[in-house]
Amino acid sequence: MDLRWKTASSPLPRLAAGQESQKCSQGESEVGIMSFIKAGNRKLEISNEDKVFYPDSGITKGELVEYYKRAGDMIIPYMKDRPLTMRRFPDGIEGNSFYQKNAPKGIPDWIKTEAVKNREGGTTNHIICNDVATLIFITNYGNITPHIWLSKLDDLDKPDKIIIDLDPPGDDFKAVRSAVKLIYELLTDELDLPVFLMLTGSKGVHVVLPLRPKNKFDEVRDFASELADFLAQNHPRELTTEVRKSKREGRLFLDVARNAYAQTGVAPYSVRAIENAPVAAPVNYGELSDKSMNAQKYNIKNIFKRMGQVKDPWKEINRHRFSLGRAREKFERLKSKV
DNA sequence: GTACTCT
DNA sequence: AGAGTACAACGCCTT
DNA sequence: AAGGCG
Ligand SMILES: [Mn+2]
Ligand SMILES: [Mn+2]
Repeated sequence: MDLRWKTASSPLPRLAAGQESQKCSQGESEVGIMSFIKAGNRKLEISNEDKVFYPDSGITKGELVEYYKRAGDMIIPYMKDRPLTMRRFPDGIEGNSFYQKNAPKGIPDWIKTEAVKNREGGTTNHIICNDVATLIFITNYGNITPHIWLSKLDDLDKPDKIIIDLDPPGDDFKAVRSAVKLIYELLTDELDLPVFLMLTGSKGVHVVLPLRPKNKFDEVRDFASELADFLAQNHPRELTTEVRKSKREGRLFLDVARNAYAQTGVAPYSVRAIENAPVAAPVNYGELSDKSMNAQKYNIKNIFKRMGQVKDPWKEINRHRFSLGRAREKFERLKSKV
């Protein structure tokens, strides 16, 4: 065996069954082993579809492409008009990886991009992933996990959601389950706010509050910080807002730092670079008490069965957007009650 | 993973 | 044609 | 200005 990388050992269905991989040429220059896949009205070139991206579970780059093709219609609405950051693993999850904000040089002109100001006055030319073809295109570049802004192109300074990121100290989901309960009960029972939950596909959960995009990031983050600090003060044994790892002392970290300009969150239904290819999965609160629940419960193999059984828990998220002002009022009222 | 340069 | 190299994020907080 | 952090 002298191959440059590992390929799937047993025969797997080719992409878009019936379309053979082939050595293809363009004029004089040969461009390697390519296959093709259809997305919308486009025919996309996929290199190395049999390259193994997940060594233990044997999942190939081609299988990621298939996943994003099949899940695309579910994912795209959550990515629409949001600047994209790619997390690329060109040689699979054990190889080098990097975040990439700027669109790569030489991409076709049907890929939507947008020059976006950064905080220091420079600009970043972000891909805007508004269709399945783009999602598959970036997968071919080795993107496993698309990350998206919390704001949209029409008002990049104003987020349309708050993300409270629950980062447990270890792999035990029990800490996450009880933290979600504490937070969920505060936000729903006490503050009467709509709350949406997502298993990250890694270790934790994102608690998401949908916002009308009327306030800038700093104001929104301040409110999120107050919520997190309030919770940590009331449950000092279980929760912390300490950024310093050494000060967390085994407690679950309530991270609100993602609520900032040009910061990102993992897109719903995006794939994680973890064996078995778990996906970020929106869930309903009641599901968290399932015995089998954990942050990696859903993956590229089993998520479609779930989709057939459970309506997308975030389907209505936009209809529930509320104003920061209302939330602040409710929170102040709660704090002033003893 | 791709673009580009050097042999 | 083939080999090798360069390149691919950033905001906020703390010290 | 640099480092930690996600
Ligand atoms: Mn997290
Ligand atoms: Mn490479």
